[in-house]
Amino acid sequence: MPLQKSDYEKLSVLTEGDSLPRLLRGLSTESLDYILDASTSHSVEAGRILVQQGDSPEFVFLVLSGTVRTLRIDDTGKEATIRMLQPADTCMEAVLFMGSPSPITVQAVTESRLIFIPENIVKTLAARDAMFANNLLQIVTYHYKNAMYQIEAMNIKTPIQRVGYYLLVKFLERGKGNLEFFFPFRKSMVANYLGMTAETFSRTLCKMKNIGITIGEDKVQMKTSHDLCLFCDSDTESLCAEGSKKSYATCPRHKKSG
Amino acid sequence: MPLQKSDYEKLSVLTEGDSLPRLLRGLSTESLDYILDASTSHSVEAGRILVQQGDSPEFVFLVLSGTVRTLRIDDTGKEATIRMLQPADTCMEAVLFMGSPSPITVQAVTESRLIFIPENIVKTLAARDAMFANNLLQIVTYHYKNAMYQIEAMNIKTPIQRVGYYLLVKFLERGKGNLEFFFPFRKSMVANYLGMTAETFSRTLCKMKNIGITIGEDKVQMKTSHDLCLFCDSDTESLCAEGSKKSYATCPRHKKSG
DNA sequence: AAGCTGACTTGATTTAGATCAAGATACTGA
DNA sequence: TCAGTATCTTGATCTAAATCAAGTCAGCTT
Repeated sequence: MPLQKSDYEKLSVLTEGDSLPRLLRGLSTESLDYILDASTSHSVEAGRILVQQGDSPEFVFLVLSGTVRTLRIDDTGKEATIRMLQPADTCMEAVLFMGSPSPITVQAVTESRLIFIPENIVKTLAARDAMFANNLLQIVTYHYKNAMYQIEAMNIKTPIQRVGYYLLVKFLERGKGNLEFFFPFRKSMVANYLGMTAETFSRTLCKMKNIGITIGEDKVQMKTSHDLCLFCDSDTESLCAEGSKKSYATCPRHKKSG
Repeated sequence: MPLQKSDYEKLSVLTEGDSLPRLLRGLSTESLDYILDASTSHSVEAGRILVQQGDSPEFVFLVLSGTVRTLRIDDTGKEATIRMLQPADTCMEAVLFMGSPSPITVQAVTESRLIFIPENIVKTLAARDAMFANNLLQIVTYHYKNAMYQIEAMNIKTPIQRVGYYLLVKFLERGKGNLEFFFPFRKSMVANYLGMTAETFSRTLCKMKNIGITIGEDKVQMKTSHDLCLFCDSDTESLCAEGSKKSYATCPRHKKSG
């Protein structure tokens, strides 16, 4: 069905009035209307497959509520989670421009509400609206960057480093200062995303607890804001510095070099 | 130094007169001139680092000859190869649009000749030339797709599957029918790209030999064109079909389902 | 409230692949 | 020509993480 008033409200709420999801940011009113008028919103139940590997892509999905993941499944049924989406995230933009059947499956993990943006609308607008094309480029490069991190992590990082780095990024995303933050995904899903079994993930969390970081049912608690600095690398450093100069200066990692 | 006549010749030769590298394909003469006039070409020695992780990106690189790789290095010096480039490949397009310091290092593996396209030229043209922006999107999504395969491979594939799949893709790229094809990279580099040690890679090649595929110093030989079908999956299937209907039909993998 | 179910934890065992170590091979340059 | 170096191969060992197997716990259903 067409977008409801409540969908529009969610759209602005989930970005905290700050700005629209990156896909729609900075667009002219015409472009925005062009997209939203052609889009529909849907509620889907937990576990529902939205795109099957091998399908030709028909929509870009924008998550309004719930969690969704993208994954790859091999012939034997083993799964590799590529991304885990939260509200305001989009997926399938990249796939549209790959010019081939979708290499990924999209699955709602929990009951979710989504906006479906038709494929041809996206392509048409990308061809004539530079701002939109730029948004797409930014999103895809962002995904690509994360994919590179994931590759590195699985290649050369130990489980505890992977988990630590993952938490660090989540921590920085939420804004520092909160010693407690929300952990939005099922553990077994995060484990798969990080390329390890649920068992190994569980054991790794025990080790994290020894460092002072407790991961409960759905939130992460740490003793000091530097508990995760252990897992910082030269890339994440710049994120750290962005957040607040002060915190950066007192971070044990940077102190020595300063 | 500015592009030499020989560089232009290489440009057309390496694409076999077929077309330009994807980055430059379909561009108007003005756009093409705009890029090439602002670009310079350079010869670099083996091992030379072109971009250091953490640098801000200054150029897009187009490989004219030699091989180049992109990689990530962690604090302990361990390396994870992200891509291996051959002539006509480009890199750093995605990084330009990430809006952050380069997450990757770029290194010439062998002595190479490259075209350096300045960052601002790329960004300026992307903002005003839809065709160029589209080329960029296609390239980045292509890389992203490969990154997803790489993630899947490291997550759920065994070494022999990874090697087999890698060879299969190379085989299909070269066009089928050639039971012998060129193997353009150092083995230890491919091993790293596939997320395994050189030793494991070497042992895996022994196993491949038992299946009938011999990997020599710099070329791969197989007994029949279906030796690699063993490693085909639902994605690669479509590549297989593209190549030639006939070969697709006789492929043991498709026969049964047909 | 009892019984199920699914997600997670914890422990014991196995194993694949990394690491360590020693050769083989081939290219380089004096 | 021959030492010297780099790449690759092969074998022996070790270890980290997967697998297998119980067991715990919370949330639902009836």
